[in-house]
Amino acid sequence: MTQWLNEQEHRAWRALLQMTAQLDARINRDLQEHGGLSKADYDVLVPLSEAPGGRLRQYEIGQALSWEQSRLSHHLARMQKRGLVEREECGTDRRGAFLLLTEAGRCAIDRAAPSHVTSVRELVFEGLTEQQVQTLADVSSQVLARLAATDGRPRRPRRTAPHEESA
Amino acid sequence: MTQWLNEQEHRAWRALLQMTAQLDARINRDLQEHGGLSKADYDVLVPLSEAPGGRLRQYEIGQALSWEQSRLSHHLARMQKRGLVEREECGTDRRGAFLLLTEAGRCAIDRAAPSHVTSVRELVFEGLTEQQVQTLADVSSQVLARLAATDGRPRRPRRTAPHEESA
DNA sequence: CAAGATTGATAGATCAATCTTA
DNA sequence: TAAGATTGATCTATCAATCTTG
Repeated sequence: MTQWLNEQEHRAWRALLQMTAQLDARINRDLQEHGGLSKADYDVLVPLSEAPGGRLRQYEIGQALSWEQSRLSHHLARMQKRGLVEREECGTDRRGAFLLLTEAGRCAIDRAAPSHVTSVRELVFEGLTEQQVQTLADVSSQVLARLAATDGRPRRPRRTAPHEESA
Repeated sequence: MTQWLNEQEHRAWRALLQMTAQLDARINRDLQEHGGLSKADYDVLVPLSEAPGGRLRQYEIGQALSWEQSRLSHHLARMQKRGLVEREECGTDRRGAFLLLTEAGRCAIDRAAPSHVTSVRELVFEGLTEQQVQTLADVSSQVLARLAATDGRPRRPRRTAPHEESA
């Protein structure tokens, strides 16, 4: 028999889900309006702009963002077409590829960052106590640890077609 | 000039983003494997299964989930094709439509809910103190309030094509 | 074989435009 | 006109399969 969430946990869970969904939507909209970037674009550009020479191996970005390879590959192809990044062959490991920040990409992230950070500060952190911020960090780290601990858990093989099962 | 996040805020923000992204992915995977539902399907089925007669106006679900009409409409069309819900005309307001839970839909949510709730409890709430849970709820509510307060904010008209701007 | 990465198909999300009725 | 809802186009995410090289 299932142990359900208690009243307090249920409220907290609903509020957290609502908050993250609406916050994500707002952040995406703000970034789009202020610089023509999606949150995903921004997430790619940040580590790239912080890397020496604006150059990173693709898999490093993938790991940093917890993205699948395929998602990363498709997304970078779109960003490349828009001129935000470039790809370059890797000399030491010829399977791999470097990702390069272009001038336009540097421009875009520099222009988007200030209003993004301001928005996050005003929406999220401005009203919080240090205690609350610390709890946010602690709880998130705890949950991340549990996710990691149960990651390679027994995955039953999928017996149905992708994106549509009925039983 | 921009006021950036301090060290603690930055850590908390990164952790929160990572946590919600990975948690969402895990929840989606679990629901898919245990019952062939996506989180979006689940979110639609929950209020519907709690409504008297398994019948709700579409816009009520849309408001509860903060979904756009178009997203809801597309998603319900897919769920209807899979036999999880049905649509019915509304007598008193002939613009509108009722959404009905089918037997298969009831079945799916009843089967998915226990393992979903167990998963959420184990991943999120089991290690948290009452204090921490309360802080989660408080912070989420606060942020939601600020999102609502700045919702109708000045939106500059979009001067570029959808999904691709470069300046 | 495993790791880094790409591709094609399909499901899902977003925007703009439209339709009908209050 | 505005509210409830639908549609088509386009962008994004996910899965499975593939390719190349360590």
